[in-house]
Amino acid sequence: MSIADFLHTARERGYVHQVTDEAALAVRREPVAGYIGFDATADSLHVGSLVQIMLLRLMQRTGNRPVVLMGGGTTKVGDPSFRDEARPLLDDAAIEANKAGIRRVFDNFLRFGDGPSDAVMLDNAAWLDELRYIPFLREVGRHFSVNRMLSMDSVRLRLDREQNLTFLEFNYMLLQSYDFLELNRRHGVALQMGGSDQWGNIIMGADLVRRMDGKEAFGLTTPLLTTASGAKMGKTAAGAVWLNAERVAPYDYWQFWRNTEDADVGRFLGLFTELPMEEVRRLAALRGAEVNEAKKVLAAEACALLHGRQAAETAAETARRTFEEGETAGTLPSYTATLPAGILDLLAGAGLVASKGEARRLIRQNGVRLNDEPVTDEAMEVTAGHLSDGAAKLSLGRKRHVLVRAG
RNA sequence: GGAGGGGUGCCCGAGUGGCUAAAGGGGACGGACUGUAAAUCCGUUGGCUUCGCCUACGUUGGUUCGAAUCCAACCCCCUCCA
Repeated sequence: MSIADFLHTARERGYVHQVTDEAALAVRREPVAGYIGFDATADSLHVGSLVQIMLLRLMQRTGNRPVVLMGGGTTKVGDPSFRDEARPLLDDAAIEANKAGIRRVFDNFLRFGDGPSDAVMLDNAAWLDELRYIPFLREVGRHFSVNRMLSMDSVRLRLDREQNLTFLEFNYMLLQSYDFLELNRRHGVALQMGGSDQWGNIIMGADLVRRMDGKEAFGLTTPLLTTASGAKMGKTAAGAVWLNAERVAPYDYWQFWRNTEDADVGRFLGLFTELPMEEVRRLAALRGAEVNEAKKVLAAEACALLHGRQAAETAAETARRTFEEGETAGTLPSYTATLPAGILDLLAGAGLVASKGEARRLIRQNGVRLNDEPVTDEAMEVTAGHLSDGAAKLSLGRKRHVLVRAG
């Protein structure tokens, strides 16, 4: 097990977009510590970060050391890369709460500890908060060419579109590069990974380590993930697909993967499961309705990684009974309401719609069913008489179901 | 600090006194067709106590029977000048 195994597998499974000097990295015999930075802008991560998370997991599985760098310090600045507007700045308490939530996500994927391939979580606030401006400019700033920074895609895009870029944000590049330097000095981190939009920041960091300390430092980026139809990964009707069960129930997470487009199944199996590649290739070769088998495997494996095998199996069984048997599975997500209640209130309360106006519209469009019977009356009252086995199935569209229970 | 341009719904973007809850596109959602897929077609897309009322075109005031549209002040963005 070595970094060469990591690189080989990462490439084979589709994680690699670009690498710096792969040959020089691959010859290392000892475990390599590699890091990925995550913003602390929310209290959880969503599917958009999953490629990064899986990559760190692969580091660990191949005997290397994954380092999760929380951007506690940089979150106070805001990464402007490929964004139109400055992000809101968060205060320290909010950042701490976010870090704790993100840590819980990582606990599902990585083993943390002190061993050679145990993961560690660090916060760049540890060195950024105490940074002194003049020494920083003299020691670090001199290695950065403004000419070069202005020519980088992330900056040029913003300038070309005539969108304001503050000096605070412009500094993000320097700070991210400096992170790499500090991580290399403090923890021997020799590799930085990230999404392809981070390439510029990553190579600048690797350059900085080389220039200031004469050490080798490497970068690797993952391809930008969009669905085959070009949409951004991880957005659904209900919003972002979060990786904590409170925000997105295991059943809904399973459904998210189950609804993958045909053209994406093979790629996603490589990236989001740990099935042997020969199995991935076999599943990816399925055609027509058989692709659904591959999608179920994808859903099962991806769900099990995050929520555990048991939850994944329950979700699969719930889905099977709901979609294949057409029955009402008691394990569907449920919503407790005081009956009798108006149908509009139930739809809104269960989170199926954002407003009662939307609920009315959907009823007019034949999109709402109660116990599989289309609802045609906006003023309908749902009573205890609608319950069987203590629950009534409220459906929106063909796919979204919630069990309504009296409480 | 000066001159000019601009801030419209989830996003882009039209609109320059009433016909505007605001064209068009994107996205999203519902329906049809399917395989819980894609593509395609049809429909919807501010809120509510929904045949009506309320809130909305950077903010606050004003003109007017009536304003996203006119006026004033302020805030923010862009370009050029200092």
